[in-house]
Amino acid sequence: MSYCYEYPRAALTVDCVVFGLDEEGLKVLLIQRDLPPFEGTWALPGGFVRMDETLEEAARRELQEETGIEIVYLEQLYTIGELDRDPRERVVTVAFYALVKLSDHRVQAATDARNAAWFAIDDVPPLAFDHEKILYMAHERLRGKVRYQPIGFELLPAKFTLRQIQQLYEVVLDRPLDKRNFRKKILSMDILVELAEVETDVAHRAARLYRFDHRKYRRLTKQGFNFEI
Amino acid sequence: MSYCYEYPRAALTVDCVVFGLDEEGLKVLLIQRDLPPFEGTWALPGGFVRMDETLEEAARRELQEETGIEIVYLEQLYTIGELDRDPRERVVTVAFYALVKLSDHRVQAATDARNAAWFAIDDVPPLAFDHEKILYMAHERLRGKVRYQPIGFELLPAKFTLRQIQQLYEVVLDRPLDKRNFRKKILSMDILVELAEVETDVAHRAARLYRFDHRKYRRLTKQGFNFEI
DNA sequence: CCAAAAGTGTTTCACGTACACCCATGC
DNA sequence: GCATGGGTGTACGTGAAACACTTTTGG
Repeated sequence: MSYCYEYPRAALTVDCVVFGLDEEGLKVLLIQRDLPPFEGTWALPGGFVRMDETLEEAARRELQEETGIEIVYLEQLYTIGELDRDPRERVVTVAFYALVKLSDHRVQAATDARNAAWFAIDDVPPLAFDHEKILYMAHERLRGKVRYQPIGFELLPAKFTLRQIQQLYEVVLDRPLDKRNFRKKILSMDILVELAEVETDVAHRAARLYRFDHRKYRRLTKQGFNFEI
Repeated sequence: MSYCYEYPRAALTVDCVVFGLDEEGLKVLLIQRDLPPFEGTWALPGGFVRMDETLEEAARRELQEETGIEIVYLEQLYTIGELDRDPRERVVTVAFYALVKLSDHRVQAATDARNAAWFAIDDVPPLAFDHEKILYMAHERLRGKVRYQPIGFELLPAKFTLRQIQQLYEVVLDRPLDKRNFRKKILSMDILVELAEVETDVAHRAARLYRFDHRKYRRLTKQGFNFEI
Protein backbone atom coordinates (compact mmCIF):
# COMPACT_ATOMS: atom_id res chain seq x y z
CA MET A 1 0.00 0.00 0.00
CA SER A 2 2.64 2.45 -1.04
CA TYR A 3 0.91 4.89 -3.34
CA CYS A 4 -0.67 7.67 -1.32
CA TYR A 5 -2.73 10.69 -2.35
CA GLU A 6 -4.27 13.68 -0.64
CA TYR A 7 -7.75 12.78 -1.84
CA PRO A 8 -9.31 9.37 -2.45
CA ARG A 9 -9.13 8.05 -5.98
CA ALA A 10 -11.27 5.66 -7.94
CA ALA A 11 -9.66 2.69 -9.64
CA LEU A 12 -9.67 2.86 -13.41
CA THR A 13 -10.34 -0.11 -15.68
CA VAL A 14 -11.11 -0.84 -19.31
CA ASP A 15 -13.70 -3.33 -20.54
CA CYS A 16 -14.09 -4.52 -24.11
CA VAL A 17 -17.05 -5.75 -26.07
CA VAL A 18 -15.57 -7.81 -28.89
CA PHE A 19 -17.93 -8.60 -31.75
CA GLY A 20 -17.44 -11.30 -34.32
CA LEU A 21 -19.62 -12.70 -37.07
CA ASP A 22 -20.03 -16.20 -38.43
CA GLU A 23 -22.66 -18.23 -40.28
CA GLU A 24 -24.78 -18.40 -37.17
CA GLY A 25 -24.86 -14.67 -36.62
CA LEU A 26 -23.33 -12.01 -34.42
CA LYS A 27 -21.15 -13.22 -31.56
CA VAL A 28 -19.52 -11.62 -28.55
CA LEU A 29 -16.36 -12.73 -26.83
CA LEU A 30 -16.59 -13.37 -23.07
CA ILE A 31 -14.22 -14.65 -20.45
CA GLN A 32 -15.01 -16.60 -17.33
CA ARG A 33 -13.67 -14.84 -14.28
CA ASP A 34 -11.11 -16.78 -12.28
CA LEU A 35 -10.99 -14.41 -9.32
CA PRO A 36 -13.54 -12.87 -6.98
CA PRO A 37 -15.73 -10.92 -7.17
CA PHE A 38 -18.05 -12.81 -9.52
CA GLU A 39 -15.64 -15.75 -9.67
CA GLY A 40 -16.81 -18.21 -12.29
CA THR A 41 -19.20 -15.73 -13.84
CA TRP A 42 -18.85 -14.69 -17.47
CA ALA A 43 -17.70 -11.15 -18.06
CA LEU A 44 -16.32 -8.79 -20.65
CA PRO A 45 -12.57 -8.99 -21.05
CA GLY A 46 -10.85 -6.09 -19.36
CA GLY A 47 -8.74 -5.00 -16.44
CA PHE A 48 -6.90 -2.21 -14.69
CA VAL A 49 -5.24 0.61 -16.56
CA ARG A 50 -1.54 0.93 -15.82
CA MET A 51 0.16 4.25 -15.32
CA ASP A 52 2.37 3.89 -18.38
CA GLU A 53 -0.28 3.15 -20.97
CA THR A 54 -3.16 5.03 -22.54
CA LEU A 55 -6.71 3.75 -22.30
CA GLU A 56 -6.62 2.22 -25.75
CA GLU A 57 -3.28 0.59 -25.06
CA ALA A 58 -4.73 -0.90 -21.90
CA ALA A 59 -7.68 -2.28 -23.83
CA ARG A 60 -5.44 -3.87 -26.46
CA ARG A 61 -3.14 -5.33 -23.84
CA GLU A 62 -5.96 -6.86 -21.84
CA LEU A 63 -7.46 -8.40 -24.95
CA GLN A 64 -4.12 -9.83 -25.90
CA GLU A 65 -3.52 -11.23 -22.40
CA GLU A 66 -6.97 -12.60 -21.78
CA THR A 67 -8.00 -13.83 -25.19
CA GLY A 68 -4.90 -13.86 -27.38
CA ILE A 69 -6.65 -11.62 -29.87
CA GLU A 70 -4.91 -8.90 -31.80
CA ILE A 71 -7.55 -6.26 -32.47
CA VAL A 72 -7.71 -4.14 -35.58
CA TYR A 73 -10.85 -2.09 -35.04
CA LEU A 74 -11.19 -0.70 -31.52
CA GLU A 75 -13.24 2.27 -30.50
CA GLN A 76 -14.13 3.92 -27.23
CA LEU A 77 -17.75 3.42 -26.25
CA TYR A 78 -18.58 5.05 -22.95
CA THR A 79 -17.19 5.63 -19.49
CA ILE A 80 -19.20 4.39 -16.56
CA GLY A 81 -18.73 5.85 -13.13
CA GLU A 82 -21.74 4.70 -11.16
CA LEU A 83 -20.91 4.52 -7.47
CA ASP A 84 -21.63 0.90 -6.67
CA ARG A 85 -20.88 -0.92 -9.89
CA ASP A 86 -18.06 -2.83 -8.22
CA PRO A 87 -18.72 -4.34 -4.78
CA ARG A 88 -15.12 -3.85 -3.63
CA GLU A 89 -14.66 -0.16 -4.12
CA ARG A 90 -15.23 2.66 -6.55
CA VAL A 91 -14.17 1.57 -10.01
CA VAL A 92 -14.61 3.73 -13.07
CA THR A 93 -14.44 1.82 -16.32
CA VAL A 94 -13.84 2.97 -19.84
CA ALA A 95 -15.74 0.67 -22.16
CA PHE A 96 -14.52 -0.10 -25.67
CA TYR A 97 -15.96 -2.12 -28.47
CA ALA A 98 -13.97 -4.06 -31.00
CA LEU A 99 -14.73 -5.76 -34.29
CA VAL A 100 -12.75 -8.80 -35.36
CA LYS A 101 -12.73 -11.08 -38.35
CA LEU A 102 -14.01 -14.17 -36.60
CA SER A 103 -12.85 -16.28 -39.52
CA ASP A 104 -9.27 -15.53 -38.44
CA HIS A 105 -9.82 -15.87 -34.69
CA ARG A 106 -12.13 -18.79 -34.25
CA VAL A 107 -9.63 -21.24 -32.77
CA GLN A 108 -7.32 -18.92 -30.92
CA ALA A 109 -9.80 -17.53 -28.45
CA ALA A 110 -11.34 -20.87 -27.62
CA THR A 111 -8.02 -22.52 -26.82
CA ASP A 112 -6.47 -19.73 -24.79
CA ALA A 113 -5.33 -20.42 -21.24
CA ARG A 114 -8.19 -18.42 -19.79
CA ASN A 115 -11.65 -19.67 -20.40
CA ALA A 116 -12.76 -17.49 -23.26
CA ALA A 117 -15.63 -18.22 -25.62
CA TRP A 118 -17.84 -16.73 -28.27
CA PHE A 119 -21.54 -16.38 -27.47
CA ALA A 120 -24.41 -15.61 -29.79
CA ILE A 121 -25.44 -12.05 -29.08
CA ASP A 122 -28.99 -13.16 -28.27
CA ASP A 123 -27.90 -15.97 -26.00
CA VAL A 124 -25.49 -14.45 -23.53
CA PRO A 125 -25.21 -15.85 -19.97
CA PRO A 126 -25.64 -13.58 -16.94
CA LEU A 127 -22.65 -11.28 -16.77
CA ALA A 128 -20.59 -9.87 -13.91
CA PHE A 129 -20.86 -6.26 -12.73
CA ASP A 130 -22.86 -4.04 -15.07
CA HIS A 131 -21.46 -5.78 -18.11
CA GLU A 132 -24.86 -6.61 -19.54
CA LYS A 133 -25.58 -2.91 -19.69
CA ILE A 134 -22.26 -2.26 -21.41
CA LEU A 135 -22.92 -5.06 -23.88
CA TYR A 136 -26.29 -3.57 -24.65
CA MET A 137 -24.78 -0.15 -25.27
CA ALA A 138 -22.15 -1.62 -27.55
CA HIS A 139 -24.75 -3.52 -29.53
CA GLU A 140 -26.79 -0.35 -29.96
CA ARG A 141 -23.73 1.55 -31.06
CA LEU A 142 -22.82 -1.10 -33.59
CA ARG A 143 -26.34 -1.12 -34.97
CA GLY A 144 -26.28 2.65 -35.33
CA LYS A 145 -22.78 3.06 -36.65
CA VAL A 146 -22.81 0.25 -39.17
CA ARG A 147 -25.33 2.19 -41.22
CA TYR A 148 -23.24 5.25 -41.88
CA GLN A 149 -19.68 4.01 -41.54
CA PRO A 150 -18.22 1.06 -43.42
CA ILE A 151 -17.17 -0.71 -40.23
CA GLY A 152 -19.09 -3.84 -41.11
CA PHE A 153 -16.19 -4.96 -43.27
CA GLU A 154 -14.10 -5.35 -40.12
CA LEU A 155 -16.32 -8.31 -39.27
CA LEU A 156 -15.87 -10.01 -42.63
CA PRO A 157 -12.88 -11.89 -44.02
CA ALA A 158 -10.62 -9.84 -46.27
CA LYS A 159 -12.29 -11.45 -49.31
CA PHE A 160 -16.04 -11.81 -49.14
CA THR A 161 -19.09 -12.31 -51.31
CA LEU A 162 -21.93 -9.85 -51.73
CA ARG A 163 -24.18 -12.33 -49.97
CA GLN A 164 -21.90 -12.18 -46.92
CA ILE A 165 -22.13 -8.41 -46.69
CA GLN A 166 -25.84 -8.53 -47.12
CA GLN A 167 -26.20 -11.16 -44.40
CA LEU A 168 -24.03 -9.04 -42.15
CA TYR A 169 -26.37 -6.08 -42.56
CA GLU A 170 -29.41 -8.28 -42.16
CA VAL A 171 -28.06 -9.66 -38.90
CA VAL A 172 -26.94 -6.35 -37.46
CA LEU A 173 -29.98 -4.36 -38.58
CA ASP A 174 -32.28 -7.29 -37.84
CA ARG A 175 -34.35 -7.03 -40.99
CA PRO A 176 -34.31 -8.63 -44.42
CA LEU A 177 -32.89 -6.68 -47.34
CA ASP A 178 -33.74 -7.02 -51.00
CA LYS A 179 -30.94 -8.74 -52.86
CA ARG A 180 -31.06 -6.76 -56.07
CA ASN A 181 -31.41 -3.42 -54.35
CA PHE A 182 -28.66 -4.19 -51.90
CA ARG A 183 -26.21 -5.19 -54.61
CA LYS A 184 -27.11 -2.17 -56.69
CA LYS A 185 -26.50 0.14 -53.78
CA ILE A 186 -23.29 -1.31 -52.40
CA LEU A 187 -21.73 -1.61 -55.87
CA SER A 188 -22.77 1.90 -56.87
CA MET A 189 -20.80 3.27 -53.93
CA ASP A 190 -17.63 2.18 -55.71
CA ILE A 191 -15.83 1.13 -52.54
CA LEU A 192 -15.51 -2.56 -53.39
CA VAL A 193 -12.97 -4.16 -55.66
CA GLU A 194 -14.14 -7.11 -57.69
CA LEU A 195 -11.53 -9.86 -57.47
CA ALA A 196 -10.70 -12.44 -60.08
CA GLU A 197 -11.67 -15.18 -57.63
CA VAL A 198 -14.81 -16.95 -56.56
CA GLU A 199 -15.64 -18.71 -53.33
CA THR A 200 -14.81 -22.39 -53.06
CA ASP A 201 -16.29 -25.47 -51.44
CA VAL A 202 -19.89 -24.50 -51.90
CA ALA A 203 -22.53 -26.88 -53.15
CA HIS A 204 -23.87 -24.45 -55.71
CA ARG A 205 -22.67 -21.82 -58.10
CA ALA A 206 -19.67 -20.05 -56.56
CA ALA A 207 -20.07 -16.36 -55.89
CA ARG A 208 -17.62 -13.69 -56.90
CA LEU A 209 -15.28 -12.41 -54.18
CA TYR A 210 -14.76 -8.74 -53.39
CA ARG A 211 -12.61 -6.77 -51.03
CA PHE A 212 -13.21 -3.41 -49.37
CA ASP A 213 -11.01 -0.65 -50.79
CA HIS A 214 -9.95 1.53 -47.86
CA ARG A 215 -8.02 3.91 -50.08
CA LYS A 216 -10.89 4.52 -52.44
CA TYR A 217 -13.20 5.01 -49.49
CA ARG A 218 -10.95 7.64 -47.95
CA ARG A 219 -10.68 9.44 -51.25
CA LEU A 220 -14.43 9.48 -51.70
CA THR A 221 -14.95 10.63 -48.12
CA LYS A 222 -12.73 13.63 -48.70
CA GLN A 223 -14.89 14.50 -51.68
CA GLY A 224 -17.96 14.61 -49.47
CA PHE A 225 -19.20 11.08 -50.12
CA ASN A 226 -21.30 9.65 -47.31
CA PHE A 227 -21.50 5.93 -46.79
CA GLU A 228 -25.01 4.88 -45.88
CA ILE A 229 -26.98 1.66 -45.95
CA MET B 1 -1.64 12.26 1.99
CA SER B 2 -3.84 9.76 3.70
CA TYR B 3 -5.38 7.72 0.91
CA CYS B 4 -3.09 4.86 0.01
CA TYR B 5 -3.38 2.13 -2.59
CA GLU B 6 -1.39 -0.92 -3.61
CA TYR B 7 -0.95 0.35 -7.16
CA PRO B 8 -0.61 3.90 -8.43
CA ARG B 9 -3.81 5.58 -9.60
CA ALA B 10 -4.51 8.32 -12.09
CA ALA B 11 -6.51 11.33 -10.99
CA LEU B 12 -9.94 11.57 -12.56
CA THR B 13 -11.51 14.80 -13.77
CA VAL B 14 -14.42 15.98 -15.87
CA ASP B 15 -14.28 18.76 -18.46
CA CYS B 16 -17.24 20.37 -20.13
CA VAL B 17 -17.70 22.00 -23.50
CA VAL B 18 -20.72 24.25 -23.07
CA PHE B 19 -22.29 25.49 -26.30
CA GLY B 20 -24.62 28.44 -26.63
CA LEU B 21 -26.13 30.26 -29.58
CA ASP B 22 -26.91 33.92 -30.14
CA GLU B 23 -27.37 36.29 -33.07
CA GLU B 24 -23.64 36.23 -33.74
CA GLY B 25 -23.38 32.48 -33.96
CA LEU B 26 -22.22 29.52 -31.94
CA LYS B 27 -20.44 30.26 -28.67
CA VAL B 28 -18.50 28.26 -26.13
CA LEU B 29 -18.17 28.95 -22.44
CA LEU B 30 -14.64 29.19 -21.04
CA ILE B 31 -13.14 30.04 -17.69
CA GLN B 32 -9.86 31.67 -16.91
CA ARG B 33 -7.78 29.48 -14.62
CA ASP B 34 -6.90 31.06 -11.28
CA LEU B 35 -4.44 28.36 -10.22
CA PRO B 36 -1.37 26.72 -11.72
CA PRO B 37 -0.79 25.00 -14.00
CA PHE B 38 -1.80 27.28 -16.86
CA GLU B 39 -2.71 30.06 -14.43
CA GLY B 40 -4.43 32.86 -16.31
CA THR B 41 -5.01 30.70 -19.38
CA TRP B 42 -8.52 30.05 -20.65
CA ALA B 43 -9.80 26.53 -20.23
CA LEU B 44 -12.88 24.37 -20.29
CA PRO B 45 -14.81 24.37 -17.03
CA GLY B 46 -14.19 21.19 -15.08
CA GLY B 47 -12.51 19.64 -12.10
CA PHE B 48 -11.89 16.56 -10.02
CA VAL B 49 -14.47 13.86 -9.58
CA ARG B 50 -15.37 13.19 -5.96
CA MET B 51 -15.87 9.72 -4.59
CA ASP B 52 -19.53 10.27 -3.78
CA GLU B 53 -20.71 11.47 -7.16
CA THR B 54 -21.07 9.97 -10.61
CA LEU B 55 -19.28 11.45 -13.59
CA GLU B 56 -22.32 13.35 -14.76
CA GLU B 57 -22.98 14.66 -11.27
CA ALA B 58 -19.41 15.89 -11.14
CA ALA B 59 -19.82 17.68 -14.45
CA ARG B 60 -23.02 19.41 -13.32
CA ARG B 61 -21.50 20.40 -9.99
CA GLU B 62 -18.41 21.89 -11.60
CA LEU B 63 -20.49 23.86 -14.05
CA GLN B 64 -22.65 25.15 -11.24
CA GLU B 65 -19.62 26.12 -9.13
CA GLU B 66 -17.52 27.65 -11.86
CA THR B 67 -20.08 29.32 -14.05
CA GLY B 68 -23.36 29.39 -12.14
CA ILE B 69 -25.05 27.55 -14.98
CA GLU B 70 -27.71 24.94 -14.49
CA ILE B 71 -27.42 22.59 -17.42
CA VAL B 72 -30.33 20.83 -19.06
CA TYR B 73 -28.68 18.95 -21.89
CA LEU B 74 -25.46 17.20 -20.93
CA GLU B 75 -23.89 14.27 -22.68
CA GLN B 76 -20.68 12.33 -22.35
CA LEU B 77 -18.25 12.97 -25.18
CA TYR B 78 -15.02 11.05 -24.77
CA THR B 79 -12.51 10.00 -22.16
CA ILE B 80 -8.93 11.06 -22.64
CA GLY B 81 -6.12 9.20 -20.97
CA GLU B 82 -2.99 10.34 -22.78
CA LEU B 83 -0.01 10.07 -20.50
CA ASP B 84 1.28 13.63 -20.41
CA ARG B 85 -1.80 15.72 -20.84
CA ASP B 86 -1.34 17.26 -17.39
CA PRO B 87 2.17 18.41 -16.43
CA ARG B 88 1.68 17.55 -12.76
CA GLU B 89 0.76 13.90 -12.94
CA ARG B 90 -1.40 11.42 -14.78
CA VAL B 91 -4.90 12.79 -15.11
CA VAL B 92 -7.63 11.01 -17.00
CA THR B 93 -10.51 13.25 -17.93
CA VAL B 94 -14.04 12.44 -18.97
CA ALA B 95 -15.17 15.11 -21.39
CA PHE B 96 -18.81 16.19 -21.63
CA TYR B 97 -20.60 18.58 -23.86
CA ALA B 98 -23.58 20.65 -22.88
CA LEU B 99 -26.12 22.74 -24.73
CA VAL B 100 -27.66 25.76 -23.04
CA LYS B 101 -30.23 28.33 -24.00
CA LEU B 102 -27.89 31.29 -24.14
CA SER B 103 -30.86 33.63 -24.04
CA ASP B 104 -31.40 32.55 -20.43
CA HIS B 105 -27.75 32.51 -19.38
CA ARG B 106 -26.20 35.50 -21.06
CA VAL B 107 -25.70 37.64 -17.94
CA GLN B 108 -25.15 35.00 -15.31
CA ALA B 109 -21.99 33.51 -16.68
CA ALA B 110 -20.37 36.83 -17.47
CA THR B 111 -20.89 38.21 -13.97
CA ASP B 112 -19.96 35.13 -11.99
CA ALA B 113 -17.21 35.33 -9.39
CA ARG B 114 -14.83 33.35 -11.56
CA ASN B 115 -13.81 34.86 -14.82
CA ALA B 116 -16.09 33.08 -17.23
CA ALA B 117 -16.98 34.25 -20.71
CA TRP B 118 -18.56 33.18 -23.96
CA PHE B 119 -16.33 33.01 -27.03
CA ALA B 120 -17.30 32.67 -30.66
CA ILE B 121 -16.48 29.12 -31.68
CA ASP B 122 -14.20 30.37 -34.44
CA ASP B 123 -12.39 32.84 -32.24
CA VAL B 124 -11.26 30.91 -29.19
CA PRO B 125 -8.07 31.89 -27.35
CA PRO B 126 -5.30 29.35 -26.72
CA LEU B 127 -6.55 26.84 -24.18
CA ALA B 128 -4.92 25.00 -21.29
CA PHE B 129 -3.99 21.30 -21.43
CA ASP B 130 -5.45 19.49 -24.45
CA HIS B 131 -8.67 21.45 -24.23
CA GLU B 132 -8.49 22.64 -27.83
CA LYS B 133 -8.59 19.05 -28.94
CA ILE B 134 -11.57 18.38 -26.69
CA LEU B 135 -13.33 21.46 -28.00
CA TYR B 136 -12.75 20.30 -31.55
CA MET B 137 -14.18 16.87 -30.79
CA ALA B 138 -17.23 18.40 -29.16
CA HIS B 139 -17.81 20.67 -32.14
CA GLU B 140 -17.59 17.71 -34.50
CA ARG B 141 -19.99 15.73 -32.37
CA LEU B 142 -22.47 18.58 -32.27
CA ARG B 143 -22.28 18.97 -36.04
CA GLY B 144 -22.90 15.28 -36.52
CA LYS B 145 -25.58 14.79 -33.93
CA VAL B 146 -27.66 17.83 -34.66
CA ARG B 147 -28.64 16.29 -37.99
CA TYR B 148 -30.30 13.20 -36.67
CA GLN B 149 -31.35 14.16 -33.16
CA PRO B 150 -33.45 17.20 -32.28
CA ILE B 151 -30.87 18.53 -29.87
CA GLY B 152 -30.64 21.87 -31.63
CA PHE B 153 -33.71 23.03 -29.74
CA GLU B 154 -31.68 22.94 -26.54
CA LEU B 155 -29.77 25.92 -27.91
CA LEU B 156 -32.90 27.95 -28.68
CA PRO B 157 -35.24 29.76 -26.31
CA ALA B 158 -38.36 27.84 -25.36
CA LYS B 159 -40.32 29.87 -27.90
CA PHE B 160 -38.63 30.45 -31.22
CA THR B 161 -39.32 31.36 -34.82
CA LEU B 162 -38.74 29.16 -37.83
CA ARG B 163 -36.02 31.56 -38.92
CA GLN B 164 -34.19 30.93 -35.65
CA ILE B 165 -34.15 27.17 -36.16
CA GLN B 166 -33.03 27.60 -39.72
CA GLN B 167 -30.21 29.93 -38.69
CA LEU B 168 -29.20 27.43 -36.03
CA TYR B 169 -28.84 24.71 -38.61
CA GLU B 170 -27.08 27.04 -41.02
CA VAL B 171 -24.57 27.97 -38.33
CA VAL B 172 -23.94 24.46 -37.09
CA LEU B 173 -23.87 22.80 -40.51
CA ASP B 174 -22.08 25.78 -42.01
CA ARG B 175 -24.11 25.99 -45.19
CA PRO B 176 -27.15 27.93 -46.34
CA LEU B 177 -30.53 26.21 -46.41
CA ASP B 178 -33.51 26.98 -48.60
CA LYS B 179 -36.22 28.71 -46.62
CA ARG B 180 -39.25 27.07 -48.20
CA ASN B 181 -37.78 23.60 -48.18
CA PHE B 182 -36.60 23.95 -44.62
CA ARG B 183 -40.00 25.06 -43.36
CA LYS B 184 -41.76 22.36 -45.31
CA LYS B 185 -39.49 19.72 -43.83
CA ILE B 186 -39.44 20.82 -40.22
CA LEU B 187 -43.18 21.41 -40.12
CA SER B 188 -43.95 18.11 -41.83
CA MET B 189 -42.17 16.31 -39.00
CA ASP B 190 -44.98 17.38 -36.71
CA ILE B 191 -42.76 17.96 -33.71
CA LEU B 192 -43.38 21.70 -33.37
CA VAL B 193 -46.36 23.38 -31.79
CA GLU B 194 -47.52 26.61 -33.37
CA LEU B 195 -48.17 29.13 -30.62
CA ALA B 196 -50.71 31.95 -30.64
CA GLU B 197 -47.87 34.44 -30.28
CA VAL B 198 -45.50 36.27 -32.56
CA GLU B 199 -42.08 37.70 -31.86
CA THR B 200 -41.90 41.31 -30.58
CA ASP B 201 -39.60 44.30 -30.98
CA VAL B 202 -38.63 43.58 -34.54
CA ALA B 203 -38.51 46.26 -37.22
CA HIS B 204 -40.45 44.19 -39.70
CA ARG B 205 -43.28 41.75 -39.87
CA ALA B 206 -43.25 39.65 -36.70
CA ALA B 207 -42.81 35.92 -37.15
CA ARG B 208 -44.91 33.24 -35.57
CA LEU B 209 -43.48 31.55 -32.47
CA TYR B 210 -43.24 27.79 -32.06
CA ARG B 211 -42.10 25.44 -29.36
CA PHE B 212 -40.61 21.96 -29.59
CA ASP B 213 -42.98 19.24 -28.43
CA HIS B 214 -40.90 16.68 -26.53
CA ARG B 215 -43.87 14.45 -25.89
CA LYS B 216 -44.90 14.29 -29.52
CA TYR B 217 -41.34 13.61 -30.50
CA ARG B 218 -41.02 10.69 -28.11
CA ARG B 219 -44.29 9.25 -29.36
CA LEU B 220 -43.18 9.51 -32.97
CA THR B 221 -39.81 8.01 -32.14
CA LYS B 222 -41.47 4.95 -30.67
CA GLN B 223 -43.37 4.56 -33.91
CA GLY B 224 -40.11 4.40 -35.83
CA PHE B 225 -39.94 8.05 -36.86
CA ASN B 226 -36.43 9.28 -37.52
CA PHE B 227 -35.56 12.93 -37.12
CA GLU B 228 -33.23 14.08 -39.83
CA ILE B 229 -32.25 17.42 -41.32
C1' DC C 1 -43.39 54.60 -48.86
C1' DC C 2 -39.50 52.04 -47.96
C1' DA C 3 -36.83 48.45 -45.78
C1' DA C 4 -36.87 43.97 -43.94
C1' DA C 5 -38.22 39.69 -43.23
C1' DA C 6 -42.59 36.49 -43.23
C1' DG C 7 -44.96 33.45 -45.61
C1' DT C 8 -46.30 30.47 -49.45
C1' DG C 9 -46.45 26.06 -54.26
C1' DT C 10 -44.97 23.83 -58.11
C1' DT C 11 -41.90 21.38 -61.02
C1' DT C 12 -38.13 18.40 -61.69
C1' DC C 13 -35.14 14.74 -60.80
C1' DA C 14 -32.84 11.23 -58.08
C1' DC C 15 -33.24 7.55 -55.39
C1' DG C 16 -35.49 3.95 -52.69
C1' DT C 17 -38.49 0.11 -53.14
C1' DA C 18 -40.99 -3.69 -54.88
C1' DC C 19 -40.78 -7.53 -57.56
C1' DA C 20 -39.48 -12.76 -60.63
C1' DC C 21 -36.83 -15.38 -63.52
C1' DC C 22 -32.89 -17.79 -65.70
C1' DC C 23 -28.14 -19.48 -64.87
C1' DA C 24 -24.20 -21.98 -63.05
C1' DT C 25 -22.49 -25.50 -60.17
C1' DG C 26 -22.00 -29.58 -57.09
C1' DC C 27 -23.89 -33.67 -55.79
C1' DG D 1 -31.70 -33.79 -63.01
C1' DC D 2 -32.31 -31.46 -59.01
C1' DA D 3 -31.32 -28.46 -55.29
C1' DT D 4 -29.10 -24.29 -54.06
C1' DG D 5 -27.88 -19.92 -54.34
C1' DG D 6 -25.78 -16.40 -58.08
C1' DG D 7 -26.83 -12.96 -60.84
C1' DT D 8 -29.72 -9.53 -63.33
C1' DG D 9 -33.64 -4.94 -64.91
C1' DT D 10 -37.76 -2.26 -64.73
C1' DA D 11 -41.67 0.37 -63.13
C1' DC D 12 -43.48 3.31 -59.56
C1' DG D 13 -43.77 6.50 -55.98
C1' DT D 14 -41.78 9.45 -52.53
C1' DG D 15 -39.08 12.90 -51.17
C1' DA D 16 -35.18 16.33 -51.95
C1' DA D 17 -33.91 20.43 -54.38
C1' DA D 18 -34.45 24.45 -57.13
C1' DC D 19 -36.74 28.53 -57.53
C1' DA D 20 -39.72 34.11 -56.97
C1' DC D 21 -43.22 36.80 -55.57
C1' DT D 22 -46.70 38.89 -52.41
C1' DT D 23 -47.75 40.28 -47.65
C1' DT D 24 -47.09 42.37 -43.30
C1' DT D 25 -45.10 45.48 -40.17
C1' DG D 26 -42.29 49.24 -38.14
C1' DG D 27 -39.99 53.32 -38.82
